[in-house]
Amino acid sequence: MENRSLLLSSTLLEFLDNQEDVKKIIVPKGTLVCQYGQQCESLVIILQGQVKVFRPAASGHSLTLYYVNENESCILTASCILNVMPFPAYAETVTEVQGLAIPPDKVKQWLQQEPLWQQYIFGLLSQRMAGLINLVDALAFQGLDERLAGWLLAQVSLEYDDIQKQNQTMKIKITHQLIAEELASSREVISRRLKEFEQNGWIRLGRGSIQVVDHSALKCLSLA
Amino acid sequence: MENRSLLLSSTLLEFLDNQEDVKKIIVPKGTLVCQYGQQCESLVIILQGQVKVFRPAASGHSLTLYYVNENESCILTASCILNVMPFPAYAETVTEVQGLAIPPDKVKQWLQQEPLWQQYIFGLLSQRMAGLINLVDALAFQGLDERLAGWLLAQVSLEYDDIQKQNQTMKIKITHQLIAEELASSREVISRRLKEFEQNGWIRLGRGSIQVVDHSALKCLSLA
DNA sequence: TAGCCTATGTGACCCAGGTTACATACTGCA
DNA sequence: TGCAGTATGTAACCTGGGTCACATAGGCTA
Repeated sequence: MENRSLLLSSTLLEFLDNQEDVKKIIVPKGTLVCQYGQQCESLVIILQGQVKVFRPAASGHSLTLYYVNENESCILTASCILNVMPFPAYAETVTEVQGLAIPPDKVKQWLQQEPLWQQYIFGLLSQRMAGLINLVDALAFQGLDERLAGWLLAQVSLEYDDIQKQNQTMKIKITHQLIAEELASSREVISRRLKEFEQNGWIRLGRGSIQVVDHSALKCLSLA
Repeated sequence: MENRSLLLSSTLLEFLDNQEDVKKIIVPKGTLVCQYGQQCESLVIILQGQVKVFRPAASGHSLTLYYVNENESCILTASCILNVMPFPAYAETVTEVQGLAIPPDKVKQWLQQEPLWQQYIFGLLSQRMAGLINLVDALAFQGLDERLAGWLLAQVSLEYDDIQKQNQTMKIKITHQLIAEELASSREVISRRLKEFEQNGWIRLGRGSIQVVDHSALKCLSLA
């Protein structure tokens, strides 16, 4: 979260740039990159854009497991590659994505030869692991309002990593429907909670957008 | 799950046995091995016994994340060691545990020098990852009855890995209270569900024990 | 065999959140 | 300007599961 960029040092990036097996790829927005049960053919490091990893259910609901952001790569893919196991979820590009595709044998080879690479992969693995445990915790113990508050804050901090900006607008462009899909809930329920938040003066609602007004109130709730 | 023992090959075990930095340790039953936020001092591979990794909540409820069984090691500890991040849960010995304690620098060193070791560690990591994703899925989308059925089956397959035995008794020694703690539920609710299962003829209840009678019916429910 | 402790059974109740079924809004475009 | 499509509001209702408050019922020990 805080120093994400540290994971992919410029040194490592240079190293990758000089490998001829590494290919630059561009994937359009909305592409289903990995499917459930699929074998992964390469590990992609995202240079620009965002990928959502999620798990749909028979009921039609869906739950976002995590996002893969710039300088990260999908750790499930890494697991798949290293252990030849099927991918246990779905991954879809949220925006257009530019990335580096690394073939499986290189992924393995570098793990033994390149300390920086090893550090990068393990760093990602444990970040994801911690993220998943937090998700488990949220699902098991938190109410929807807390999860929603947390989600709003996460969006804000993703788009406005600059603290200066946070004190200004902090408008998120999203529909209630999409939030519901993120949190494995339903639209009506999300609408209700958001309305509550607005009445508390914590946020301001617009059509297709949410403005976070009282950052700290949300934080307080999300930690409850 | 299926071929757990393959992960820790006898070759790797021999290798570990010959390292002088690896110490055999014995920990009594009921010891809190890792605490939330703690830094881990060594990676322990379990030779005999079982460790439970769980996450308690403010409400008093608790949720088991996974068990560390024989030949496995706590992967969170591995993450902690490799990234010097705090341990995000609690771990407690369920039985007396005999294990091999491996110092952090060796863990790292071998990752670069010993392909078997690397394979072992990555295998564990991705197994856990998949396990956590399944847990997330269960929490988000399954009802308590399904989760309970799944839990019962998991117990059975742990203790009776021999298929022959499965066709016989399959008695689990456990109290409803403990199950509730495993699943982040409460005793009364678990009792109710179990009673239902018994009335369906799927299990037989005793004081402090549960006998699985209709294995396939439970499986059917747990997959629903 | 009388307590006593632990484990289980059960009914009444409550509440978060999902579901259904609409009613409004915006917004873009013909 | 009016219509269609999308986003939101909201009320009534249902259900799973948690909580409370007990009643029993095994099993162990004095």
